[in-house]
Amino acid sequence: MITERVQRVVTEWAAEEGWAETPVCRLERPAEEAHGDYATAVCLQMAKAARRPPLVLAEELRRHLLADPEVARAVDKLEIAGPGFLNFTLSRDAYVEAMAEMLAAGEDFGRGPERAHPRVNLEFVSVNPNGPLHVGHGRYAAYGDSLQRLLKFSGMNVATEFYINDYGRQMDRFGRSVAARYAQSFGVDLPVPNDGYQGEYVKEIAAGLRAEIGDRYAEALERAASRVTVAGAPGRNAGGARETAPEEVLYEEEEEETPDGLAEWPDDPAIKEAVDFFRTRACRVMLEQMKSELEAFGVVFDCWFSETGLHVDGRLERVVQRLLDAGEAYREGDAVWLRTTSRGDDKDRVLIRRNGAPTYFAADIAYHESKLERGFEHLINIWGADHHGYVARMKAAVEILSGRPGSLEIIIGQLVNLLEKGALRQMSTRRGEMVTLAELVRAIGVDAARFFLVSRSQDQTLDLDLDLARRHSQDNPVYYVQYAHARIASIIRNVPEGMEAGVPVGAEVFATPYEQALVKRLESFPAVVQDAAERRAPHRIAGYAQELAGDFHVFYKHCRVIGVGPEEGASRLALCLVTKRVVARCLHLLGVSAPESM
RNA sequence: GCGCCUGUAGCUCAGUUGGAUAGAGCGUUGGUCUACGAAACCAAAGGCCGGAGGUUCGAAUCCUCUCAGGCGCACCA
Repeated sequence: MITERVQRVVTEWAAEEGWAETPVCRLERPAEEAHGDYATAVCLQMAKAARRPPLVLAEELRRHLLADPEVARAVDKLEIAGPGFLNFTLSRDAYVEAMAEMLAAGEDFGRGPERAHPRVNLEFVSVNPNGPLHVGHGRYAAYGDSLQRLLKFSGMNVATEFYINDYGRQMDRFGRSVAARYAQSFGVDLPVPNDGYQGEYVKEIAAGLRAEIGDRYAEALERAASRVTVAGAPGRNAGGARETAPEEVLYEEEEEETPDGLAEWPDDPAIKEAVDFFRTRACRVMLEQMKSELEAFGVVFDCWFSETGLHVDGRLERVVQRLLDAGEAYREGDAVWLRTTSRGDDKDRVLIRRNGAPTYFAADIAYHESKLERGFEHLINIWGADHHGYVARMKAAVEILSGRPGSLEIIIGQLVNLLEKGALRQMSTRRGEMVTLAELVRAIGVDAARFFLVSRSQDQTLDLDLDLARRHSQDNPVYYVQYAHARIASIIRNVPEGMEAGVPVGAEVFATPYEQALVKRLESFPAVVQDAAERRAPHRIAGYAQELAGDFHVFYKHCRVIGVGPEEGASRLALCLVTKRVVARCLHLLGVSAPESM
């Protein structure tokens, strides 16, 4: 196509002139119609290095371009404008050729060349399985999944992964919360811990487990209840299963005295067993729920990786030993530290605490070691903005493990704020304050939800007002795009026998600006894909899809496909076919359906 | 205090490896269905791109300062 051809001419010219650097010649769509179909500022950009005025360069480049037979054929006018722009006006041949190419490319139009290496691992969502997914998680699910689809379509070799944070204090709190609700269902006065999980779903899980095991742990927990020290803390209601006011829960307190949060429950083997049971089983329940919710949301992971496994199978110990042996880690003050400062971190980080317990960081290192051992050469993690303080140490750690800088890429996504009657509120699983992903999907559907969540740059914090979203769901731009697809499908259904798509050369082919605009938009699709993939920016696909749909709707308004001359009809049908494919592709990349009718 | 992200139309947001007169959707006002789907199209109104300096042919985009909001700066996860 013309863009590549122009670049080749510029490259040859640069070689001829003996310039050290080959200028990159980008053809842009000028805002102003009078500036032609494409424009480039390359002469302005290289004027300084070439030490010649831009207008002189433009004159020369123009001559070189017109001397190239392919460019000459594709261009009707090639004008020098302003301080040194080159403006291209395409010939009819250029449209015909571009269209023929796109039509021939079929379903694969826009797909990048397949690359087996590097093997890429993309990790996202990765939450504690101790509560339902809320829309914040949904945002990362939508973003991560679309990114995965986009990277694959651009040619990369990608596998996706969900790291299950099923180990540690949060999970113990969760287990005790479920145990407490279970006990309460027997009338036992065992309160949900101060720092436990208050959401309604905890009761439901407890009820589910009770249905399965009956009163197996009721007695042990009753014993626990009788020995729990109450100390006037909030959240302890006599009379069992009553809701605790979330805002009274003070989870900042007592962090010092009871660092593992478990001390307020007596140390009794039977109680411990009960808590273990509830933790493990509740975790499994949540995990299954997440899996099916994500699947319903169109998000499927290649691998679910359990943190607990790292502790159980000894990998964690091994990697710490390995780091010690390599001299990357050291002991100091009864703790084991990783020398992350050697790779740009602010300070060294603890792997094994003074009390012998490994940090979350150590487990994460073991996890990333596993990724590397499984043959992934490039690791991408998507994290929420609340974890960005963790980036430097993790990058340092992976660099130490792999011996290669840059092998871990971390994408920070901004958070989702919950908006209620104009008031802002941070979501919290522990307090049970959230809009769940399932609620959002129920309110506006998967297509609108995914489009909404992925249309914004991941760098942008997102305010979500569920009422507003529900009220405006009919205005969701996703329908604008889908409508274009359905409209084309309808045209195709009406195509009479014997009429076929094709790109004949003739005076009436691509004669209107509406057709030309559509061809140009379609032609840019491969570049949009590559650009969006490189920038990890699936929202650009959403933007492109809306522009493309817009071009199509305008075209539709002005140009009939059926019932016109044979050449006009064939070329317009071709335009419809390719547009339909590209719209469908965009929607698919966003995890949104492309309906034949709606 | 230090670091990261963000400030663009009334609202929600695109556009940021420097390009010509800054865009879209929603909302507002007014128009368009006797041929393929009006979930559409057309037109109007709406902006000191947070502010101030700087870099240069040219800045929403790059640099410095500044104001405002969000998020971080653990032997928590």
